[in-house]
Amino acid sequence: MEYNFSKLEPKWQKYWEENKTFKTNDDFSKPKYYILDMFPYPSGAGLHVGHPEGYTATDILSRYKRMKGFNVLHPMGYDAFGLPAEQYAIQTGTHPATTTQKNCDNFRRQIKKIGLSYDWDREINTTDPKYVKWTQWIFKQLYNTWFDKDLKKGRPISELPIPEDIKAAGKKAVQEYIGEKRLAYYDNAQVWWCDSCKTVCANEEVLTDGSHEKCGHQVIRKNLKQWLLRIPHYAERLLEGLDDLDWPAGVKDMQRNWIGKSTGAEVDFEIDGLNKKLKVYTTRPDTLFGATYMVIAPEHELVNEIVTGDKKEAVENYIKTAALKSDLDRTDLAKEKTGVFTGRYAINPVNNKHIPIWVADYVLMGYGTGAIMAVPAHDTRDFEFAKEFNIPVICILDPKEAEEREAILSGNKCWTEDGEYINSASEKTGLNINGLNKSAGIKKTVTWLAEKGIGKATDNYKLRDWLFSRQRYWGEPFPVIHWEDGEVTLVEDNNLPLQLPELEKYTPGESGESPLSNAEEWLNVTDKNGRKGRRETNTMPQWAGSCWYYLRYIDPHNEESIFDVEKEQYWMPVDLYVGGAEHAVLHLLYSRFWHKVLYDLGIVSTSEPFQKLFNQGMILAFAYETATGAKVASDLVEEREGKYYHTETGEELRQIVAKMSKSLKNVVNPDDVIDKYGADSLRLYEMFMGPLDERKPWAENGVKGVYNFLNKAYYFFANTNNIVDGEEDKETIKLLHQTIQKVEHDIENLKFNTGISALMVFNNLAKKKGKVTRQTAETFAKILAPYAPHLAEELWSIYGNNKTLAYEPWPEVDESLLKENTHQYPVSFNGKMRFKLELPLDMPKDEIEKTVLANENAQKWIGDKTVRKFIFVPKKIINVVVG
RNA sequence: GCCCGGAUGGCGGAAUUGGUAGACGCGCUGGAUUCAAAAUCCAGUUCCGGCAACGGAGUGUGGGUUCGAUUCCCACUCCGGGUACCA
Repeated sequence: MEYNFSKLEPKWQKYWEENKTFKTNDDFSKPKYYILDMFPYPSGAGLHVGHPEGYTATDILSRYKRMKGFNVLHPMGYDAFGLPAEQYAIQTGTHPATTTQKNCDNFRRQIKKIGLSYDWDREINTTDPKYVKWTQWIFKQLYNTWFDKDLKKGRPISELPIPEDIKAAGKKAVQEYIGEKRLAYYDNAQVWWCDSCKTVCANEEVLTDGSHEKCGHQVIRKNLKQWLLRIPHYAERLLEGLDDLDWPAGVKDMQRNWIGKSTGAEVDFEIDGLNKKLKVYTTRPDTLFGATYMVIAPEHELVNEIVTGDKKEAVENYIKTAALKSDLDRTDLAKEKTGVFTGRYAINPVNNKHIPIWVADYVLMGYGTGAIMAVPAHDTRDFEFAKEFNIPVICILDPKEAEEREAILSGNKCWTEDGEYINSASEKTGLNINGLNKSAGIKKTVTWLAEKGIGKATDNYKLRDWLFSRQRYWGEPFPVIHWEDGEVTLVEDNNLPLQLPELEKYTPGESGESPLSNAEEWLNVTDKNGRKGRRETNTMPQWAGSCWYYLRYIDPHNEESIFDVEKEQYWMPVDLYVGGAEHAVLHLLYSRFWHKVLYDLGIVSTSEPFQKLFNQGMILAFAYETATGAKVASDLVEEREGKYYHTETGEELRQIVAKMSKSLKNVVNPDDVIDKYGADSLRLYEMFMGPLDERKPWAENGVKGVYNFLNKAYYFFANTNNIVDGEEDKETIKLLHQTIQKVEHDIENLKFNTGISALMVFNNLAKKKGKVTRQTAETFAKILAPYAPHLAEELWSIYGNNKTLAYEPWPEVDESLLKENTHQYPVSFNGKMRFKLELPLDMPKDEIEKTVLANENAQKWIGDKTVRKFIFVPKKIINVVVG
């Protein structure tokens, strides 16, 4: 009776498929549970061992919830637009759809081999025209929505009030006005361009080192006409919404940081000799008295007016140089501060002092107002700049006990912490905040500014408009036509989806033309009046399809609408969403934004899409490096007595943990693992490796470990000679119920590693006992089922059941069996455990004390010392303090 | 720099609200089985000393609170992730 997984597993996979065991019905009478995986990009390389990690976790929970009586929605699909298929098309001429189809088929085959309980009738694919139709439809909703700042919500563009003066200016002005309000708009934008991918990319896709997230090449700035989405309108809503979500704190933090809210004030400065005001944004209006100069960004619109005659040349040169610099150079912190004086002065409103206006590239046009007031005494950047250019430094916060107080007070050192205000009063203007603390100082100054009409409290966000178009072929076409008279119209709903044209060549243009501009026939359109137009040639980014896929699973075949209203109300929100942390600010922020727009429009019923989020940790691999840190491919490493050596040079190597990579030859393919050990072993090992949310290295010996467990479990539980009738042994039934409880608790908390350990412990005991009752065996099969479903189904059928155990009720824990009458107490002396003593749980404390102190073992530890204290914690510990 | 996370045997990792550190698995050691090996089974396995009983040390480092700290507090080191002239 051998554990023949290679026969047993396909048998049950076939059974599940033929019986549609995991087909989800929209039975609204049952409690629902929507459990979602981040769907994969079907790459040509096939599944990586990282995929089954999250997928197994959600599968265990799905199977468990079904047994608990829930109606479970657990679907799978493919995020199939993307560059690799297109690049392959450029090289070989194969249509990306063909490559994509092939890869999806391979992914499906691999996923099915793991025995995951998806409802395959709900499979979706973002490249499917039936899906694209609704992605384009959502784009149209975004285009036709404006954000009402008073109501703090998106509203249909038809409800946008048009000011009278705009109306009076004519149709074109009205169209322009509306265009400025739409959540999706087409305009010139300073964008990130990847010269390797020949496409633009979003801020979120540019890594810290200025490289493109997809390919690693440095991105550059370009000015191109692009589609953008006004996600900053939703900044506050996206921020507030985080509070009620059951998400990892780290991901919430990352989103908060990315949104980057800061609270401060806008202040208008008069410009000496110019009838204009210079508006700055500051988080510290209370430090106005310390403002000794101002800085405007080189791109600031007032630069040319501010600069005085004799400084014109110097300023122009500086602006030119700044424009040539790459953004990476400009934002390099190590760089020395540069800047030029404009020759003009602003008037500090709190004390009427004239302060010089400088142009410097450390002030960015994209944040705040592109102009700052500089307070060198209390801002390190301003201090650096002031020292470089000999600008006065006025200390306005007394550092009190600080070591270098004198240096700070005299303006020779920067002080960025709090203190009491000094030098912060002016008889001319009547403002005095001396002696106040920070919050009072801010409050008083802002009130004063507001009363004078020269400033007001404002919030600022780092979040920028989302660049939403790409110069690629393999993406959703925008349902947009640009007409020769300048009008822009959208493709009618009944003409959606707007499908991609067939192309001979997929190569993008050198300077940012999409490959679609080659599709003459598709491109040019004429309306019924003979007016000519061109279709939009950009396509949507890959994020578009993944922004809303969780909604389509609810009703994937609906051709009439995006989904059925009742079904959406039943299934949403997603109860648990599992995936990698790399999407913390990309997909997860974009999705939330779209969802909130759809919510405002009354299309979805929840304000947030994903109630609970869980990030699985990355699966790494052991790798080897020489003493100098050079990496060595795994096939050149041999192990001798626990040490590692280079097979060619004989050099001793160090074992490290690193990402799996082709070059290190340590990539693990799930297919190989399944062939060798079976799907249940793969599932079990990935869950047994360690906590789901931590990164951990793959070790094949670990797979052998769980394989041994399954082998032993099969050997014992599949042997009907070991399964008897009658009453269960006391120790066995007690452990069984402890195990049910532990496994249940651990599944609910996604702590699968310890749940598996509990199953192993029970298996070890059963084997030792040699016999269990049929009821025990069936219970064991049930609690094993979420983890190792193939083996569990096999055992279940061996016990004579002729239908799947997928919907068998989860075993109830019999609390009475878990009750203890005695407890084995560890007895400690001065905190050090010395011996154990079994005592009744109902024994009163004083009697326990007597019993313990009278104990022979205890006497040895007390000796001639005095018992100072006796600590007794019921069901925990006894500690005797002697001395 | 700032924000988050982590550090426990030879290895992956366990340890409800502070209460027996090292569950479970791997590896290793010894034994059984075998002509032999693999597989399997049994026993042992934190380190140091000891045949053992047992004793001492021990959860990155240094300090603190406590009868008692892997767990709480303070200061640091190292590793991972995010982010950065954001005013």
